[in-house]
Amino acid sequence: MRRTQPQTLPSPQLLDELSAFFRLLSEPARLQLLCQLKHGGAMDVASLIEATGFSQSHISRQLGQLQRAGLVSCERDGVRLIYAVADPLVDDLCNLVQRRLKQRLEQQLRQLQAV
Amino acid sequence: MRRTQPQTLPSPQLLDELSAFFRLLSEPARLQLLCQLKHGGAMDVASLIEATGFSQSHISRQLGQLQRAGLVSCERDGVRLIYAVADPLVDDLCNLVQRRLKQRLEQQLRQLQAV
DNA sequence: AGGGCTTATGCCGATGCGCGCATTATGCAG
DNA sequence: CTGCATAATGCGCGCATCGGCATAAGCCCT
Repeated sequence: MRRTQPQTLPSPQLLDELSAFFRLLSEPARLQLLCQLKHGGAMDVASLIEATGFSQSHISRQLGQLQRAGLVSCERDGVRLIYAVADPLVDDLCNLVQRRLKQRLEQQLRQLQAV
Repeated sequence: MRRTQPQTLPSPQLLDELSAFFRLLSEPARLQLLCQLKHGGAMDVASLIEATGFSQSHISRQLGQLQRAGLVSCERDGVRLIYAVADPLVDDLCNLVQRRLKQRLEQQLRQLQAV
């Protein structure tokens, strides 16, 4: 019947790693890049520049962060780098959060109508 | 056979809301507060101060942010405010990410041993 | 090797935010 | 009404990071 069983507190180190991961997703630019990659499959940097309007250096940096975290992978095609989403987890997380945002708005709407 | 079906890109507004949500979890202090609340059930601010070592003002601010996002709820007990986790989503997200971090480390370990 | 690509990196200003101190606001007891 | 406790807020410092510009580094072609 216990809805939230007692559990040990996460170690400070785990806390840092979790928050570092969420921080990666806390930047609209990075999230946008991930969504573009999911939408377009595998894309090179030029396409990402055109799709997002960001500068080349900015995109390079953000992709670097995402790659170090293993969220995107890249392979060479001659001089170009082709990036792609490497982990479906981000999409799952976004869907969960989006569903939650929607539910929350619907609830607020009902409360307004209940007046 | 399509592993990632084509989908419409999220609007800039949704992108901002998603990233804002993840930003809430991108701070170790907030994550720690959420974990403490999950661990202790419902706690007042004094207990949180003792458990985390943060200043009263800091905790008040962080709880305010979490409450505005609907992640924690609070009720009065006389002059004290008792906070509690209001949404199991955060715990789910953390578990997903934690599992992923673990898998990633195991994979890196295997790659080292394969040498 | 040299020139023309594409990507990564040093630098820097602007911005945001964590976080404590001091103060104010809010509820309770006398 | 006056203290007394607790929680919220104004203020300020410090630090991290975003994001563009300029430059360096890496790859391909002749």
